[in-house]
Amino acid sequence: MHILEANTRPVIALTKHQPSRTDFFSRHTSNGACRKLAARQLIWAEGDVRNEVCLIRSGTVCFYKVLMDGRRVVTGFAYPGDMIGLGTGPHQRNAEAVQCCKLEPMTMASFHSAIASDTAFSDSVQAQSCRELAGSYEHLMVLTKMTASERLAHFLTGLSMRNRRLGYSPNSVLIPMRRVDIADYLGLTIETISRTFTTFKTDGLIGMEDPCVVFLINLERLAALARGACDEKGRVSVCRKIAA
Amino acid sequence: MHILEANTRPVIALTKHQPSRTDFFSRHTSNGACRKLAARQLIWAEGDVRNEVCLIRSGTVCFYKVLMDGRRVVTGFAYPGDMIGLGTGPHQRNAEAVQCCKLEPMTMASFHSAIASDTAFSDSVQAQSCRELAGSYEHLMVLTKMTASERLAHFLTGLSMRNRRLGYSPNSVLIPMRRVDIADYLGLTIETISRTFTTFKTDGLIGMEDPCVVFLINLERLAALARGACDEKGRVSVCRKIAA
DNA sequence: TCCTGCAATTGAGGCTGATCAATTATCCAA
DNA sequence: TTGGATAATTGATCAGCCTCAATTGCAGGA
Repeated sequence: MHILEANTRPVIALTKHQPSRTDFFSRHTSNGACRKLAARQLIWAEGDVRNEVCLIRSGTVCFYKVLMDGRRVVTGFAYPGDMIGLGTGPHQRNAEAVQCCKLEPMTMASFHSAIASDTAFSDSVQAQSCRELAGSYEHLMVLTKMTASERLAHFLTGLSMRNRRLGYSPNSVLIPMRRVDIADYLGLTIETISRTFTTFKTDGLIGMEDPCVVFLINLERLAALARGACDEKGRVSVCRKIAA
Repeated sequence: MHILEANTRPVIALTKHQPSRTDFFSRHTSNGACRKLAARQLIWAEGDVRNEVCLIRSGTVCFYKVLMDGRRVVTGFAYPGDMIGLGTGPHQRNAEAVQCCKLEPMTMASFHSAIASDTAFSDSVQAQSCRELAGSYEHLMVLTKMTASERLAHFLTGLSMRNRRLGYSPNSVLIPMRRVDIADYLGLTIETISRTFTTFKTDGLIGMEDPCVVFLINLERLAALARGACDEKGRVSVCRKIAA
């Protein structure tokens, strides 16, 4: 799954061993033809007409909105096997390739006829829409009620759980995005992200040789943090007990 | 539209002068029969089976999730004329009546046949789903990147814009929900909400005789704040200029 | 080779908003 | 009327995260 690129950013891709993860989609496209995107390339902008749905074959995509004054909010990431562009009306947010990506496009016409004719396909679309909605509520919770440590732990364990779902080791994760993307996703600054990585490292929660590869040494405590159950030291947090 | 109740919480309702706002829905229900709910009554819980869609005829509904330790996140509010319960799968969040409510229910069976047969209806559903999605991204932005003043200004101008859309005065808004609901919605504490109301009042941005009725005296500056364009004093904020 | 630009890290200090605590007002039941 | 519960407000204090600044490392181009 993992291929290290020249620019040191790990590119995550679907392997040939997972044909079932893409077949439902490729049945309805032009022979699974792919479009290649460079890192940081804009895929579409907020307000653009929605004219295709894409399956990510490799790489990572980042969705974001920007305020007038330049403040940016990353609303989510999408990974290989995810469909992007679901929804109705014009695009609600910008989509950008975090790293070089391969996208398999499907026209809206094909998409709608596939929805109507292919139950497996429409089920997949339905399932992903539900996951996205649930994820956005989860994300609201992270942003309103969690500390910096809890947020980063939540982010890391999320990547770990994704690995487990796909049959890879949950004990190490690749971080394809830059610190600034993580910061804008978690509602923090890059400095806080960096500092929290460092405290995790000194507390023995993670190991990190370069900014893109993280070993989750103490996954249980990270998961507990992500659930808001204890602080970085492993103690049950005081303010949390009072709230309970 | 506005009826003050015994418990001093203003109950917002649809008037008879807006039949068009409900007709599209009532065509498909049992003569527009309504269910009455008391204040603070649970409508459904997270995980419940989705077995009906409702139109709010009067009152306000609040959606929220609760962490294991009791921390609560309000993900949104719904007002008269809104449909609640749209989506697929089990409910993703709790729904509670902020105040006494009148809901007009529609079974999922009627809902699906209405979607299939009535273009105006399916357009309304589509439109509201889009509004909700856009609103949730907007909300993410508010929670990650805005100060307390900006968040509250955003909340107030949102209510004001809703008034304008419905043909009422945008210069005063009724606050049907408690401070704690606003706080959990904006990711702040009730104390901060209260303090920010007070500073708005002393700065001449708003007038407030009781906690439920707010006069938006300087709507432009509130709107600018809500957009993140300036601070409470009306000056362009320093940190914002740098980011631009 | 140097130079530039970008990404990440680390440190110092300050500010915003949370926490804890006390007070007031209202409503309702006894 | 009194007492209790709920909601809102205000004050004092403190900590977590942001801001500003400096440094390091790496990649690519001149």
